[in-house]
Amino acid sequence: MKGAIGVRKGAWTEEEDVLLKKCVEKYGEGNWHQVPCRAGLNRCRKSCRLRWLNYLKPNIKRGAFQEDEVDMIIRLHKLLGNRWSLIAGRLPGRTANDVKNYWNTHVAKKVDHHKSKEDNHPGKCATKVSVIRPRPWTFTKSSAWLKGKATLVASRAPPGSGSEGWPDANSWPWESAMEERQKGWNELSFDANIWELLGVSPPAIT
DNA sequence: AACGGTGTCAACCGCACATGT
DNA sequence: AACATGTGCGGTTGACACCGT
Repeated sequence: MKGAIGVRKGAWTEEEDVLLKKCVEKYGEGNWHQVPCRAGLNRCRKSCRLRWLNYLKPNIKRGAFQEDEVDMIIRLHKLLGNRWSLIAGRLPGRTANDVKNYWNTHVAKKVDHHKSKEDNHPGKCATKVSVIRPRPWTFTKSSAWLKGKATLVASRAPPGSGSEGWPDANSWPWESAMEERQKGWNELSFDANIWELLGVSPPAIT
């Protein structure tokens, strides 16, 4: 399978996996535009990055989702909408692609089914869930917590893999984030359990 | 056994955003 | 401030596996 400019597409071979893995182990993650050259792969940088993140990265958990994971996905989706990378970040070993696929193939159907049931009985349980579409964890340079050495974009996957590399809830910049996003948050309504789920206290919204 | 329909998952594409010059 | 470049995300698609007829 070759593209117009000779870049290989389609399924990855074992040799390609080995080359990519060696390259990332040697040079580390990042600089994806250099990876194809360094690894000697005839792939575009996007393809390399995706392959690493979704398949080759250590600690990737494969196989069926556990019940608690599904529950977490549903809750977080309710809060965050289709922010798969954020959702995946709270599920150790799961990738955004995994979560997205799982949602589309399993959960979405159940939710649709449930929703259509509710639609037949509008009124008492018709709690409006506005899907959050702000870019929730993107902070400006002026953010207070960024005055330190924090990563600019907290929505990015943390170093390491999965959420095990995340700072604990107490060290998370929720406060500043909330400050910046309060306007958006104020318009939200969602299950209060989400804060418990995330392991933090809800922001004091004024 | 052969065929068609459906489900699942890996991968690609386009876009938006961050950063550097 | 404007532009160029790099990066990551979400949506979508295609290939393959599985299942029922």
